[in-house]
Amino acid sequence: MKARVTRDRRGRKTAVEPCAEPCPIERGMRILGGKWTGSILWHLKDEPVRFNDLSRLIGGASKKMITERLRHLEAHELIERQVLDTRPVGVAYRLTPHGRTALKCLDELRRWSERLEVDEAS
Amino acid sequence: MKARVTRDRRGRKTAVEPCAEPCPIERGMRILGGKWTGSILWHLKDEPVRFNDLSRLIGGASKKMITERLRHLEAHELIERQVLDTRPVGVAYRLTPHGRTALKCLDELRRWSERLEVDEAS
DNA sequence: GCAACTAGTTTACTTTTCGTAACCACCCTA
DNA sequence: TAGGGTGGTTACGAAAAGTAAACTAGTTGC
Repeated sequence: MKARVTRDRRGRKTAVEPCAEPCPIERGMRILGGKWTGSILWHLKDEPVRFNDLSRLIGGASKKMITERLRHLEAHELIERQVLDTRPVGVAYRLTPHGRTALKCLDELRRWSERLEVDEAS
Repeated sequence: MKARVTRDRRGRKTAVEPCAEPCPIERGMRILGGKWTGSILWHLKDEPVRFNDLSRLIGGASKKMITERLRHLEAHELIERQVLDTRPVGVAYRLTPHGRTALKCLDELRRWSERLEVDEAS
C-alpha cells in the first residue's frame, strides 16, 4: 500500500493510490468477517463436523445463519460439504486445504482476543 | 475451546461448553471486523494520520463511516485522538501501544488475502 | 405410533448498517 | 468575498443482516 496524500500543482490535496474500494484487509474481512463465519471455520479445524453439531456447538447462532455461513464458506472453497453414508443420512463439513490456510489469521485473532480479557481482568 | 457434543443419560444429544455467545474469535471480529475498521487501523500503522487524510485515503468510505469507526476504535483504546496545535486546528489519530498489538492479526489477514489474488490469477 | 434423530427451509419480523448529501463553524489565502 | 482548507454532525432512507420459531420430509428405535 503506497497510498498517501499529496498536493497537485494548484495546491489542492489529493490522494495518491487510495484504497480504491477494498484493500486486502477489507477484502479478507469480507470473507472471514461475517458474524459467526470465523467461528464456524475454527470449529472445523480438527475434524469434519456435522451440521447439527455445529449448530449445537455455536450457541447463539440460528440454523439459518449456520446454513448461510456454510454456503458462503463453500462458495469461497474454504470448506467442503460431504454426505455421509449413514442412516439417517448425515452431512459433514470439513476444511479444504485452502480453508486450512485461513486458520493462521484466525488463530492470531484468537490469541489477540484472549489476551484482551486477561488484561481487562488485571 | 473444549466445546464438544455428547449424549446425556437419556441418550439425548447436548453440547458441552458451547460457545456461549461470543467465542474469542467472534469477539475479536466484533472489534476489528466492522466495515473499514481494519483498514483504518492499518493506515495508522506507520504514523499518525489526520481525519481528512484518512477520508481521502480510504476511497469508498464516507466521512460518517470514518468518524464512526474512529470512535469505535477509540472506545476500545486501540487509537488515540490528538488535537494538533495548528491553524486551522487539526486532529490526528494514532495507534496506542494496545492498538499496535492488533497489527499482527491484520498483517496475517492481509497476507492471506493477497495470496488469494495470486492464486486466482494463475 | 411417538419421540428423537437427520439437514435443512420458510416465514415474518426487528435491528443494524451503510451510504448520500447537505450542513456547521471556523480559519486562511488570494 | 469567494474558494479551499480544517473536522466533523445531521437527517433520511434503502438494504442487508440477523432472529426465533415453525415446518418439511425422511429414518430409526422403543
